[in-house]
Amino acid sequence: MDYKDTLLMPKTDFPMRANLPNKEPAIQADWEENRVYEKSLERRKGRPKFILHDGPPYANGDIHIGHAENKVLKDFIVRYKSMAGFYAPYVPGWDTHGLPIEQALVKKGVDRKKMSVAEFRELCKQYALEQIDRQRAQFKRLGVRGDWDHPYVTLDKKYEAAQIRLFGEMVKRGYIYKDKKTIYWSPSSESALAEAEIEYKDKRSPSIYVAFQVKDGKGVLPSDSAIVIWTTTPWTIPANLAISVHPDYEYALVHADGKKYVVAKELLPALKEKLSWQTASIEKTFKGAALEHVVCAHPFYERDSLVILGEHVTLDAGTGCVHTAPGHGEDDFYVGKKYGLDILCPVDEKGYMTEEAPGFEGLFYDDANKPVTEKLKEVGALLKLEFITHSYPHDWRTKKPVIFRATEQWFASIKDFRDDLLRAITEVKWKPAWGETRLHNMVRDREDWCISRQRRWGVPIPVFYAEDGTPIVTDETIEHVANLVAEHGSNVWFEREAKELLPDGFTSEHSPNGIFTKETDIMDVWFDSGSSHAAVLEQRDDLERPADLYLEGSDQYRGWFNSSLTTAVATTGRAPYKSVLSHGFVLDGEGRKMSKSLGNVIDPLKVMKTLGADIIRLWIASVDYTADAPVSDEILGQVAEVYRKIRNTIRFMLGNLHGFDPAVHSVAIDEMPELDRYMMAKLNALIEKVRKAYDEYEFLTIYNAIHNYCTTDMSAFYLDIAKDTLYTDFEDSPARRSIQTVMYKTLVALLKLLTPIIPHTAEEAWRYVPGEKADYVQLTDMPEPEPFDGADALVKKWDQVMVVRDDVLKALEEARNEKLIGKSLEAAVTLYPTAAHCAVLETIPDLDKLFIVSKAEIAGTLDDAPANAPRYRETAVIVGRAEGEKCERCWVVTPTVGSDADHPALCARCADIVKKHYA
RNA sequence: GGGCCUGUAGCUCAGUCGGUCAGAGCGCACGCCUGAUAAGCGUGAGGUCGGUGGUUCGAACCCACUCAGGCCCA
Repeated sequence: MDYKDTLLMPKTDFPMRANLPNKEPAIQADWEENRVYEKSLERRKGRPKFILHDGPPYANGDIHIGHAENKVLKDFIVRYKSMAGFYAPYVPGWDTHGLPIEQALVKKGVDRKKMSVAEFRELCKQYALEQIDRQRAQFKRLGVRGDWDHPYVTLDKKYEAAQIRLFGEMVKRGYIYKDKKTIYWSPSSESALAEAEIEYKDKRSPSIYVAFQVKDGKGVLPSDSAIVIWTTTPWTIPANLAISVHPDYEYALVHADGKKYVVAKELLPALKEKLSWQTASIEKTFKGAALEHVVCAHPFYERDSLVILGEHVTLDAGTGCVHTAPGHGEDDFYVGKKYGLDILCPVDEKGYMTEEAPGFEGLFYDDANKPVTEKLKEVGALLKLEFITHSYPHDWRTKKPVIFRATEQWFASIKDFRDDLLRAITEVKWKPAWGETRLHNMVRDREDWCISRQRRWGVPIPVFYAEDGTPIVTDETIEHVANLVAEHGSNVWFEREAKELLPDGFTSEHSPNGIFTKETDIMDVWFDSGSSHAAVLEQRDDLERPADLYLEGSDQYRGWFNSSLTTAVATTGRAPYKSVLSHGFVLDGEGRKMSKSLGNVIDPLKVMKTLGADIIRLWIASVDYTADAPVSDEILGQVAEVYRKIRNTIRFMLGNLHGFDPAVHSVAIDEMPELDRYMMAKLNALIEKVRKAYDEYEFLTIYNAIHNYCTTDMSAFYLDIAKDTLYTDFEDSPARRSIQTVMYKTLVALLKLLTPIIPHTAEEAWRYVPGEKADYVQLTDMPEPEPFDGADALVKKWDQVMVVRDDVLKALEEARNEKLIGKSLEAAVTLYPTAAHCAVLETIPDLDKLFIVSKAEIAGTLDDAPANAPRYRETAVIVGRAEGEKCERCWVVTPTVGSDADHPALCARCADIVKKHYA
């Protein structure tokens, strides 16, 4: 007879090759069809909630690997919490307003000027919704579980209404005010521009050096000296209010051709040449800080120009003394505000000089350069005029130069509740811990928040103006507008006249004629997403504020963590989150950022088509996500290898559970052989370790622990040893059933522990697990350790055995190298362990099976070992060829082969089994 | 320029309060097996712990500086 037919070989239909790219979509379709997300909530009804509030990605473009990292990390957590007993809803969101969408439409050829604002906004909305559909499909393809049919979207009417109410609340508390701010302004398109709408091009400009006569030298400068500035925008001289110097730079009072000038000492040689000074001797030098509050005279207006200190001053060019016009430059604006200067801006929205620039009013700003320069020459302040070509910001659409211009903006006053913000930060749990420092520093140093944008695609700032220009925002108007928006969407603001947006019969003492206008600015999109705690957490019955967790990339300390905290603290006094977790960015294999030009971009959509979502997910578990995570084809390949190892281990266990019914065949732990109990103890330790890691969001620990368990503990050790019993023993033998019990429990635990990370594979394998079980592994509970008496002692004991085993393996390898044996079953080993190990080993039956050799015996302690016996770490081991013949059935080499006349090719054990069970 | 962070074997990561080897898995090399087979097993070779200089009896772990990289500002 063919004895192979009497072996119980592994049998399973769970395929070795995963074929994830093809299989995953089907698995996902099944989840959707069977409403698995909804079921995961139903089975946790009434349990404690765990709310992970989704930070909304911007609805534009396909997802990249960073999106994948973010969403998958969230999915790990939500799936784990759900299986760990929490009611854990996940409501994904999208950020849908803002400039990039406007730009995307323009790129597609939409001409904003050919339609009404409301029409343009409608196109923006349609575009955003299309983008959501695309991204939603891509996120779902990653296996992210959540309420995809009911996401929150910032353009949603109800969301917008809640945002408007939140704004109203901040107004009510006095946190919103109007002030001037300097912004990019394009005279050619008569509009404000964002940074993204600027492109730098070369421009030819006048370059002038101007002397500002000192009026009050504060004892540092003589009254007959002058400070020299340099500028390429002479038209801003009428707006000059100050001269900035760097506090730390060295400045010099110079005698040049009979006059006294102040310039940065370092730049003097260059200036001497530039200004054609014949002589230039330094009278004295001083730090810039000494010049603070020196007063100069404006060259041609009856006005002071104050010397102030600014860190923005550089020595790259010019004189080290910077002409400062707070209405016409960003640095100028901030430093001017610091010194309480006016934000003077004598240029109108078309780019023409106003009457605030006497002598130049009515001139286009660029045409004022010449007369201003002439005027400077006339008063003797002009030291030099030439023309240079330099890089200058231009309007990306009209290609014309842009200017800085101070305009009225709405602000949220951070300083009024900064202390509350800082206190709220201390009440949040931050991971990593440095997140707290990072946000604290940011909030501490941050300026007031400019929340207005001169844009179209966004939530309107719900403010009305009376006839005399007085802004009108009251509880009544906010509530009225919010209700209109809730009903019609924020487009109503652009479709209707102010009067139609005000409550019926609204009056104001500032509008005697009953005429009102409305604000046309919209809110900064950070105000949109920063309102989600009010618009989503507070609105949905399932959710609650504060959320348990916000989890985003570390760029969001400046972004969403910040804006959410700001609006929440301003209106409720509390942070909107109990804890914040941040992840880093995805970099290439060299640790550099990904860019198309470097060609090092890993596209998750492509990876899902080649390797599968579970590989991406496993990769995310394999890196320290709190720092930047490297990814490359090589790294993904490595992860795919790990995946295969895990998958094969699962497959092997499934195969050997063929014919095993846990309800019928399970063996109680206290009835198991020691080795099996040892494995149960190790499994308990694994479960404990992994669950603790999940609780602390340390997925890398899980990855390593599970991988090591599959590789070292299972595949290379236990499963290898178990094969003999599993294959050759009779089906219902207690030893075999015990091993199967261990494998069953291990398999179930592993699959559950793996479910949050590789849900597709876990679900696929789950279908092959024998016995009664839930339809979906994700609808089960996380495994708990099953402690039993003596487990700790057992582990301690067997850890020692493992040391001896290592020695035996080394001895076998040496014998193999000497061609004494091939496979280990050809060997017989004689051991001389240390006395301590000896005592341990003598209590262990079947040492031969443990070492997978045909014979193993303890011949004495280390002291008894013959001189020629090779010594290893703890044991001397002599390896010889096993005596006897190779059993045709179990391949053990033993003298008992042939002892049964009916089965001359079998060993005694096999002959017995075959006779009894395969007759 | 500022705030925060990262830098340990080819790769991904461990290295608790500074003091026994600087470890794991993968990959690699070599070998075994062919009854987990586009599998499985074993052994082995790989590291100036980014660099420099300090503190200390002693530092991958502490300090300073520096290089490289990342996020956010300016």
